[in-house]
Amino acid sequence: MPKNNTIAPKRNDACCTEHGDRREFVVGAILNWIVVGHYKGGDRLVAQEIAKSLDVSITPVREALAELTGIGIVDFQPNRGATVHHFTEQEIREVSRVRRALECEAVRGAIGRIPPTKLHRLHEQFSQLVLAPTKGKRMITTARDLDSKLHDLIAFYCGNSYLQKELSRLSRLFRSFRDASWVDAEARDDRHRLSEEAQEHLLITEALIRKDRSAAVKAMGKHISISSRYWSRSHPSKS
Amino acid sequence: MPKNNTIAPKRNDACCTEHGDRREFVVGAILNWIVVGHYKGGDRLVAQEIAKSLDVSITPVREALAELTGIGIVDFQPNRGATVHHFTEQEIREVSRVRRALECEAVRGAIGRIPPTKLHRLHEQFSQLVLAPTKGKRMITTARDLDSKLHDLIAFYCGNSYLQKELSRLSRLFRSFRDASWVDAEARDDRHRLSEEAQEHLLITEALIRKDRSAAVKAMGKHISISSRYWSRSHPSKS
DNA sequence: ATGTGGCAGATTGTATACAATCTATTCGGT
DNA sequence: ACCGAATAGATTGTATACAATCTGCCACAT
Repeated sequence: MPKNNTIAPKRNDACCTEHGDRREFVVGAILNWIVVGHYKGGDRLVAQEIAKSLDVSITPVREALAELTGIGIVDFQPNRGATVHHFTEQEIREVSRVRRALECEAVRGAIGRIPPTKLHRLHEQFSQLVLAPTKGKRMITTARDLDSKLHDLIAFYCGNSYLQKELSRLSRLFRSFRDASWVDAEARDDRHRLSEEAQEHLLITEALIRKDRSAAVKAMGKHISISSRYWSRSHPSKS
Repeated sequence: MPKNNTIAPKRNDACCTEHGDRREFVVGAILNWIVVGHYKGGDRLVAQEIAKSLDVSITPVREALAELTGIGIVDFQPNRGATVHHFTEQEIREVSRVRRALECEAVRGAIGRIPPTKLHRLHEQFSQLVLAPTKGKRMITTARDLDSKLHDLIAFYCGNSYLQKELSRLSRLFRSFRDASWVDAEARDDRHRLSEEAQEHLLITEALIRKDRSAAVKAMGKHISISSRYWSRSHPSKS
């Protein structure tokens, strides 16, 4: 439970929190804290604390917590308040299976819909990543951004806006797993996974370029299964 | 926008709305209204109205609306309040594809996990439904209950509690589509779909009994695709 | 006739006050 | 010393008051 919150985006900072935007603002702030690791699975989300830290009253904070409960990231127990949902290893594997089913469906729909130029640009970037075994910190950032970019691209062009919305909702979870996993990889100075993953992304991109549906779906399925293994491995099994 | 709400479950009725259970209670009530057709896609959800109708203050109502926004059933526009999300025909097809991906994954996991006795009991009931072309009203109710029972059974034994949770969340949507479709079928006195669907359910159940994974997945996929077509057909394209 | 401005009522969004509930610590009895 | 009741402080949940915003309507000028 963090006390002094230096990274807290006080409302006044971004002068854009007008009447009617408070709840959304708080939702974004809390999500950001979770992704950044400021709040971890199982941590209590004390309304008063958050309110003060964001310079908002309790009401919009409670509404934000309710919305996050609907999304599934926060657990709300009557009279006990809200906690960040704590994902067990088992649950990460389970979420990953759901994700696999959805991402494969998205790839299936995206074949032939993504502008070739975008695919070629990504292809080049992944190729560079496979070859260049450069320095760590910067590397991981670009790898993470490229990962997001590919998956977002597929979701955007999957031809199913509901699926896109679902994936964007779930990606909030995936990405927090992913980022945690990479923090772990960085600590162990493990750059193997980095190029391995770039390779997987390359396979997917190539299949998309060839418009080879079954190959693309297969590559995506494999990519997610492998990621899942890494994620659950580097996840703290106990808060 | 309904005014006099005879089916409204006033808080006092079920004396169980103690301190701390209000929001949940309101969520349930609103969902029920939506499923029953009391509120339809696009309808405004006026907080004051709901509060008075449920004998609760506005605060928990707003929190409930926020939670439903997280689930994706309600749209919340700043300073414009909440509306029931209006699903277009296109969107129903899209949701159905997502559902197909998830239900197939569930069936894949459920093979060999469901107690045979339960499967046999269901099998018998579906068989009866295929044969007996009896009177309408009662018929549709049992058909609907059996449908829910089969899908719930598969979700429960799919071996992935996260997937189960997701399906339960989405089933709130599916079932409102389904019920609307059957109201429509009843109006047109169309009992063809009824036995057709029982037939589809039978195929799934038999594959589950045989533990024939690929057949079960295939049958489930087909069942959902066909349902989707009926649902989107009988959906009012314009509120 | 048409469009513009502004007013009134309705509705939403936020802050705050207070009641219900939980949690941890103390105190007394054994 | 140990166990359980009592209690104080913290936290949650609900109601309500009020401010910000929206909507529809009417007057008025063009």
